Amino acid sequence: MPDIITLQHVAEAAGVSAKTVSRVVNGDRHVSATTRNTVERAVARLGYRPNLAARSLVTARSYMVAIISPHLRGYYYSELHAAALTACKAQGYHLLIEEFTRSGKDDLMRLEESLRQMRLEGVVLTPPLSDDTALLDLIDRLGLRCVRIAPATALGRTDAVSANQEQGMIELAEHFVSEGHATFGIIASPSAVPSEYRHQFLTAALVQRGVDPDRIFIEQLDWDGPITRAARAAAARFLCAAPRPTAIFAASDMVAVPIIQFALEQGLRVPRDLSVAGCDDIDIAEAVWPPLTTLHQPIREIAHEAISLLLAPASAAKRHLTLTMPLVVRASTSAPSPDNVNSK
Amino acid sequence: MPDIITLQHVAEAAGVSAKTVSRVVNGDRHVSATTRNTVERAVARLGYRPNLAARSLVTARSYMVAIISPHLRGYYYSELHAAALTACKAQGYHLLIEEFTRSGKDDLMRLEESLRQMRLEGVVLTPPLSDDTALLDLIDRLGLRCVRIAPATALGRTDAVSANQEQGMIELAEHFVSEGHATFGIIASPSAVPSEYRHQFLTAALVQRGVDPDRIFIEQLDWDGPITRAARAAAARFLCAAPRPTAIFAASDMVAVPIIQFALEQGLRVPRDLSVAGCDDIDIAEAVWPPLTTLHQPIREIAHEAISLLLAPASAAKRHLTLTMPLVVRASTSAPSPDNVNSK
DNA sequence: CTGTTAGCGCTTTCAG
DNA sequence: CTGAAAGCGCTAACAG
Repeated sequence: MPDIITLQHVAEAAGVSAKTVSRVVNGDRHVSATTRNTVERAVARLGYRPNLAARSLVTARSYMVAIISPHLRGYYYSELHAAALTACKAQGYHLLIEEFTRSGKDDLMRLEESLRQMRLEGVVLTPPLSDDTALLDLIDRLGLRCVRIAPATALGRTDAVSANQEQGMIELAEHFVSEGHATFGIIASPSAVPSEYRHQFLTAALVQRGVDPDRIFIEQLDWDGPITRAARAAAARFLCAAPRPTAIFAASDMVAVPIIQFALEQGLRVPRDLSVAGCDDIDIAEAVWPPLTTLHQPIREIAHEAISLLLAPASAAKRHLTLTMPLVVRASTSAPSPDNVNSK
Repeated sequence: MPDIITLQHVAEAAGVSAKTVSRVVNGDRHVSATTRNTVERAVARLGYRPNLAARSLVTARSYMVAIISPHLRGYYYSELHAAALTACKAQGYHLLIEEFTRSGKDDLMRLEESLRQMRLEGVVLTPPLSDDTALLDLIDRLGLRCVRIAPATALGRTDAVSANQEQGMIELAEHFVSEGHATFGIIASPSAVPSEYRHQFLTAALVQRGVDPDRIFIEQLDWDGPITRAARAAAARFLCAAPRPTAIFAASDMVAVPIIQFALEQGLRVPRDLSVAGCDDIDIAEAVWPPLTTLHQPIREIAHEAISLLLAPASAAKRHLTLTMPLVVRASTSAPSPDNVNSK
């Protein structure tokens, strides 16, 4: 038995032509049941597997798509990649995971090289790459299909999938206001995944529910150092504000956790003296103390829908799918204690 | 300009044969400097990129390797995959990430199909798959090169890379003992990543340093539910023990975090009343409160070395690389408070 | 319903 | 140092 079994071998074993074997293997219906049976048995007996390279060469199809992200690590991206991988496999596709950081001029060229070599059939872009115009141009130039996750600009340019940040922020605002909070700290995280508009949505939702805009403090996260330190610094600034916020929205869980830590160190009780809500619902959110109230990102669903859109027949009209972000209330938020409400 | 640029087009543009272009592209040195120059310019001008499928077809090489893991999600695996991806890219290889869970009979067959289709050049196995005999047999049968991460059995069968669990546990034991702890709780996590021997190493190291074996309590983690609940249950059992442990080793950070949470809820001070150490050094370890003392898993280095071993020329003698696990002392461990040391 | 012919883009002989 | 011919394993087009 030869080391590598080709269509030819199967054809000989089954006493038919190579093309017929090809038909059977590819599920072409124009084959008689008996022939199909013979061939299938030969395939099974010989352990034949089609050579993807050969098939790809002649069909000019690769059965590969890529997902391009600025990072490979971190909860958000690794969940996204894992889910995309699963979705691709289910459809018989392979997924290439590409890292793309905009540091030098030739990054784009290297990416182009990689994309063209693989003869990809489509790409998924993750935020904030979804809004990288040069990248979108490249993809257009290569004639690649594209689905963007959480794009903020040029919404009609490609198919897209987003979580509904605005709805999430409204839910959170309702939660805070109904608990009786009146003074807020919001961390705005410009380059955060996946949206820079969260704090605007939240502010708007809060004001719309009667919160005094002067009692909403916004702090920018300093991305130049470790995120833990940046979060603590922002928390420190909130705690100096007058009146002091009784509720903080932290832009992400990775920011919420060190904020809570900092508050606890300062002798504050969480949530009694300070409620803190995060965003993402990462795996650790329910393991920390107190468990985090947070907005759940439907990451797996997002990835799944993105791949479905990518592999489904294109439609002339661009599709944009929006998924809700459920609020998961745990123990890091509650009504403020009376002393705080009255304070100052 | 044709949509797809082939060697032929470049050859015509440069006025040479296709083979010469091939030589230049592949860095063959038997080409005159002038010819090489002409060709390179034509390549650049036309934006030529070799077609991997064609190349793969004729060379029977795919420039692809796979990493096979039981999960796609979770810190340990996603870090491993990300690092492996980076290492592969640096060497001009592509990485296929495969999920393999042993649930049904035909899982192995499906994996075989996937591996054979892709004409892989090698695979990396992650724990506990590194000890799956049937999987190893399949890989042998397919004639695939293989590097295992943290194997526990059949050590001479393939190349391998491990973190030095024993050295790590010794460091931790020294830390605990030198802080003055005398009573310990150890969580044994049989199916945990990446080693079931940790608790044995730690117990041995502790005893060797004079700890009374009767004062080492070992609890099994119940994997049937959410890990948070299992961890809390184990912690509860420790807190009932007499004498009560003043130091707990938690098998992983994901277990350590809810244990600390539970202890805090019970009114214990951490680390004064109870020191807790984890293992892995996941990203959240320094963001929680108190920051976690933990053994750092050199995941990136492990992945990097595994890929290097896989792509380096095979050697007749199997190689096994062992990387140290540095102890990262943070604030979740300290000397026990006097009341606890004396208690019972 | 089935087989033949041709060729995808590249690299490997083996000659010049 | 360079080129011509052959073919990797598969499928598209056309016959039959």
